[in-house]
Amino acid sequence: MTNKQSRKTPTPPGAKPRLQMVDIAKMAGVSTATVSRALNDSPLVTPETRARIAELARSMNYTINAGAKHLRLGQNKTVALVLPYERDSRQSVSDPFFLSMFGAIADALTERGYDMLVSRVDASELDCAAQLYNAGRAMGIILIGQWRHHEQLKAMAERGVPLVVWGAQMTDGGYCTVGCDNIAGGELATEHLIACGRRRIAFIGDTVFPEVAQRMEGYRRALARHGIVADERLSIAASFLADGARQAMAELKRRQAPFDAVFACSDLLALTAIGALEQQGLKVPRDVSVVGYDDVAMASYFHLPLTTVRQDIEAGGRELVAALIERIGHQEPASRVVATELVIRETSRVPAA
Amino acid sequence: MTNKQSRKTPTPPGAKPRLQMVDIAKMAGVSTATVSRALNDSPLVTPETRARIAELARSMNYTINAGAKHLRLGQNKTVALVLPYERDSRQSVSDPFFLSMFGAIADALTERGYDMLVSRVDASELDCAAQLYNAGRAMGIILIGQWRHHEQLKAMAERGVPLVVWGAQMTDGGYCTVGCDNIAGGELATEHLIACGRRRIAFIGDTVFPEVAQRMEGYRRALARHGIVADERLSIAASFLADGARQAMAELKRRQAPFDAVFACSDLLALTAIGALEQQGLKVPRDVSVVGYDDVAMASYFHLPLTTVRQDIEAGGRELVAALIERIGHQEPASRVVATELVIRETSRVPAA
DNA sequence: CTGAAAGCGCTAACAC
DNA sequence: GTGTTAGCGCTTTCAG
Repeated sequence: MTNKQSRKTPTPPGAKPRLQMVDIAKMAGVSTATVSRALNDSPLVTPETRARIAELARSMNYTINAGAKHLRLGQNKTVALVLPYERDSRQSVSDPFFLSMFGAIADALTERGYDMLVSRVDASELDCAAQLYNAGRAMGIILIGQWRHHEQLKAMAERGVPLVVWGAQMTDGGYCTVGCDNIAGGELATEHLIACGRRRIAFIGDTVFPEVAQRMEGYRRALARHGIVADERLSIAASFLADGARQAMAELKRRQAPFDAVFACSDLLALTAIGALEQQGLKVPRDVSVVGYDDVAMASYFHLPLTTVRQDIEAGGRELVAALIERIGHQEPASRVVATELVIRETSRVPAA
Repeated sequence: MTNKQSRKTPTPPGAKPRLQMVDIAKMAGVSTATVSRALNDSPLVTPETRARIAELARSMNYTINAGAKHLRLGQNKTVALVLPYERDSRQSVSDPFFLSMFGAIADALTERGYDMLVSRVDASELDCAAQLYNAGRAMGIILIGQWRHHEQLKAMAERGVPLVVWGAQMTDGGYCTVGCDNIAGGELATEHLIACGRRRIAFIGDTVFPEVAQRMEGYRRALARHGIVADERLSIAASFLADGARQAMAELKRRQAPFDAVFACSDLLALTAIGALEQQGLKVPRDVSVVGYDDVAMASYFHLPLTTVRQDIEAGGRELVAALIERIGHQEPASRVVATELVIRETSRVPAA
């Protein structure tokens, strides 16, 4: 019996064969060309046919096969979002900041009709990210965080991979970045702490990350502007991991360098630093003022609302997507800077005189 | 001049034409068939040819075009991860729990060689998720949270869409779920609170979500077991949004029903509830014991480490992926339950007598 | 062991 | 307006 089931791919038992355009065409009594045109809103088909076919397709739960369409069109509307992680600790994503950024990018992409393919790649093998492009899986790549791999990213971009990176704008360019003005952010936080009457301000963050290095630069400039000499002992390289702050606070205590404020390079760091401080019997903000970075949702809900440097993540997501789409259209998008603003809450309240 | 640039698609200016298999074939002086075989580790090519072609491909940054391959093979190794959101508040993702689950799924998928396509869809139009399957973009769908849309999910699964859902196992089945035993979780939390000497335990969480309804069921059972009558005024429907807990605490105060403990259906809720409680002048855990749900990373770093019901998210991600892959292979995977355990920290410390 | 050729599901000339 | 047809880049029989 030559029933209609005679597809080439031997339909596995118990699996409904997937509907194709020919099927719809047959049912509608037209050719596939017409179905294609109708489903793509071509003005070449009569409105009635279009409506009839659209209705038929919907009722049959038929959707044009995206893969075939893309192959034919030579372009697919998907972009890859790459989240690098450090090999030893998969934690890169544990920071709520990532999640917000992720959501912002997802929304911006959806809005423009793009699909989002998400990959986590080992930060030491960032080149793998390029394969997503080479294999035609994605038209371009958004990468969150440049980590310590500036050179690799530069090389990728030079090879022609459409790439946009969330991170610090590097002086030697090479690829398009979107990020906050980290120097300004560092200055903002430090100036505020100084205005609170603090002089011995600890800096927590790992400067191998360009963003952090720039925030520290801002911190230095602000101190210098007020004639305060930066005490090297007050700078602690803490990883972004949650435990980083705890260790940093312990280290700070060990160094016996007195301090009256902490500028942490992420809210997560700041929040856990406060916990550690309180365990040491120090009172925030009475004994120590604390400023964080990011303004994650949790920051304001904390029992002691956190003073922090807010990054406009929504805008960041939008700009990343906009820049990448420009790049896909073979333009050379300029790097962009999104707004940074200081949000003053409780953790830096000036001690009652 | 008929140079080799003569591709059909008019290469836009400034864009390097993408390498194809023919290009590699020409360079290697073989046919595309051989290149294909070499790159797919077919035993039909001599090891030397294979090595030579593999090396050539790598040096040219060539990767087999995934779309074409999938079209030809009639199967693509990608699964869609769908994150529903409520229309009014895009916040669904602001809960760190999502992020952890997301990471766990990403890792499990990567490990098995699958790509992950992520989509946020309006929770009221969950059917859109099926299109990802119908359009052949993904071989199956993982959905996080069934929200209030059990029926729609059931219908989708019945239409043959390979679907696995993180959520509560429903008695009427219909689709495969992976989730914790929420009733047991609710019991665990409540029993612990009772063991702490608490009798008037408030429940915070919106029972339109099946998971929450089941946790409440566990809460009720535990109370009943100890002969405690549940005071209806102590149950507050709070949304998962961060502000939900704040409102819930205000409502609780308004109802003037005395309480000595709070069981919140997420850590985010618990953390913000504690903040609200402290603002009302109540001391945790002295006046009120608090238990959360999820054991998100932040929970233990909070200034008052949170007692909470831990869900094994890593295992959850692995199971979701395993179940979906079974389903893609045309089996009927059974719903699974992952481990739930109570983590006792500070917020429920028994008051010093 | 390797090459030639057919075709995966779709779109866009080009005919009618 | 609609149908016919030739590929998009790949894999895989089938010949050699």
